[in-house]
Amino acid sequence: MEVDQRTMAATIRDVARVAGVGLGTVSRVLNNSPLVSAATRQRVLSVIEELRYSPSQIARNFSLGRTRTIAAIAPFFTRPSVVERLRGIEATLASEGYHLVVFNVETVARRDECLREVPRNDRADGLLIISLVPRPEEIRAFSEASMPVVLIDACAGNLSGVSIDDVAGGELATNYLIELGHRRIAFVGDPLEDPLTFNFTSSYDRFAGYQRTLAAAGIPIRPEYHRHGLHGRYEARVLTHELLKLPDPPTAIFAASDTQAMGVLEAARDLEIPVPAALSVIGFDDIDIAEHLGLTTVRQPLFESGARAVELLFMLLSEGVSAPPAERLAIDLVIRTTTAPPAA
Amino acid sequence: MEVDQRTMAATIRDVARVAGVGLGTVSRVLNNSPLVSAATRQRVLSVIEELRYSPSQIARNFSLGRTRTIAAIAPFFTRPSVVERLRGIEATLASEGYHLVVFNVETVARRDECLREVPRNDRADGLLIISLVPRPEEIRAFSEASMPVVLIDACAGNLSGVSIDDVAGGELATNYLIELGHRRIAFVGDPLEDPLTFNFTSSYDRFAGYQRTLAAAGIPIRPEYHRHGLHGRYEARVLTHELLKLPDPPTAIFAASDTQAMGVLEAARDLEIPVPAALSVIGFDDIDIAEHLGLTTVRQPLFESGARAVELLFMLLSEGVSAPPAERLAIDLVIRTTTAPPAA
DNA sequence: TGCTACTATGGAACTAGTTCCATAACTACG
DNA sequence: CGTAGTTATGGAACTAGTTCCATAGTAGCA
Repeated sequence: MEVDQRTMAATIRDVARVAGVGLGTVSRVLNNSPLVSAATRQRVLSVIEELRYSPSQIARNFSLGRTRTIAAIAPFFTRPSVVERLRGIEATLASEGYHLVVFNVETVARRDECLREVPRNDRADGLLIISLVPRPEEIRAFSEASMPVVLIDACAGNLSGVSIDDVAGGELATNYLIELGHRRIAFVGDPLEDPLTFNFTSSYDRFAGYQRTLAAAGIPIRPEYHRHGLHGRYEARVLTHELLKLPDPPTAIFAASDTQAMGVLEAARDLEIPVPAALSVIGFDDIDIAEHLGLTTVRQPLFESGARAVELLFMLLSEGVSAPPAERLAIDLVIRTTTAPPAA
Repeated sequence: MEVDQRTMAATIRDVARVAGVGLGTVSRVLNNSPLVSAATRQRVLSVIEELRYSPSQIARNFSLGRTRTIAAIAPFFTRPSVVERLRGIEATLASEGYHLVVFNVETVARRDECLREVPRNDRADGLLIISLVPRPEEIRAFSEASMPVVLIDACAGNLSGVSIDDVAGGELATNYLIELGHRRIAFVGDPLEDPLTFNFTSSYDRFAGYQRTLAAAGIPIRPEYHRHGLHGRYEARVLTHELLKLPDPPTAIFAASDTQAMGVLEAARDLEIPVPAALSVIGFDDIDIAEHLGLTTVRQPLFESGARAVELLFMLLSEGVSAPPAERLAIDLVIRTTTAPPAA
């Protein structure tokens, strides 16, 4: 019986048998070991061709205990900023022959499920977490499962991570508005209690930067100028309506993200308030459409954050390379056409 | 030696030994087989707890020959329409406990590489291909590797797929402009030779619908009104500049996608041509920001296309269910504020 | 009481690779 | 010409699950 069943894919043993060599020799050929003579190598290669043999990746993963796959947990996959980070991740992983498994988180329950299940599944060699802050017990579980983790747009414990200084970003935006001459500056951002549920922190930190800058400039804090709602264009639009109908409405609004800034612009349009003549608007992130909209914003390197996080993860994966500490990427102000000095 | 080394994770054999049962019994407990007595099940479960045992997914995949993972190949991951489809895919896969591996294609070389390598890697149980048309030899390779495939936004051979009627979409958009009274209607879309390289077809088909509708209305085809360039805002902007500087410029422009429609709007803004007073603009897809922009467009169900494709793939994966044929989802016209009758 | 049928259990064989040890064959050198 | 060293090779053992066959135990029933 030297004929294979043709319904089954050939295995390394079939190749060895047909080529008249041992198992190990075929494995050595496949792995480019120098310990194979040229003649034997050639024979094995031609049998591989003949049998249309293709090694089972799944058996290989099992045998090696590695998957060459990285998992990424991302909230709201659809947010342009998250997509751009994922693009950076995918590009860098692909260049190293790694695969990317994506987990989209849109509810708190799913957040918890992903952070619990993904590391204990040994289906990925490493884990990237975008914009979510793991809790101490979750961090403990990562190390118990010895799952290398790198955070993006977040910091926690002594986990490796790539982020920006959101407080400084809030300061940068607010300072610019103050420099333009604004004193009535409002803020539209995510819910303050978010850190307790999803555990996002960026909007929170940007708000802190905003408040700190106002205080430093001697501008009184006006709680009625602080509006927090679910991250989204529509919610920001509603909040902005409230702001603009105040007896003493703001002359400038700092939105915690470009998406929210779009909602602010919509509200201004609804109320026929000209931007920037009667209202300045500044966003955060510099997502792709910000340019189309002419939106002034604080740019952060999104693609690079993903790419760099993968590099850090590869360091963690290579034996002997010590854990790189949390890194901060640079931010800068992009001035476009939604900001101007306040009307006299 | 009844103590484990504590550096190694417990295996099913450790659990069996400590619980004083056989291998098969532990496996049965893990798989909820009814063929285990309540007492034995309890004992095994408590040992699992005690040893903090977690089954190796990778060994499980190997043993079962299934991975509970689906691969998706998508061009330009960053395009909002693709992201929305991926979201539909992920949501539906996650609800069935499947994982999603994403391959982003931004060059022709990578397109070919992905379509060649992904099906032969047995690392996914099925494959979804977005907006790319596989070549006949690629389709043959899928069936040789017996890899179930479902296409999204594409048709090829007798592969299962979810798409829309792009020709009808082109007709819908063009007809609406004609009904408004336009006769000088231009088109901005992807390169015509695209099908030979990347093998996209939607822009091509939408263009065909546009031409057919003009012909049916007795409006002469004017080749100088047809502009094709790489998919992107900037390219569409440049092409539109050319159109608007023609001696006899169009009064309406049909863009093959919302992204390109944004470029058209930018060009009109550059040249201070009011929209829709002096120029009507219609897009395609109805991506998220189309609403913010007030863009009139042809809506296609993006999220649903991903979700439905996963359902078709699950049919292919379940033995005995015959391959569902290519499906067409409904499209409709969304009228907003970038279209109006032409100026008298 | 003996036969049948069914439940519960143990464990060998299997999945398809890699790794490593034993060994054969050949070369180099005293 | 024998011996040490190197190269090439074969194949058992290993990775951690699932599957299935054999078998022990037990209940039901004539």
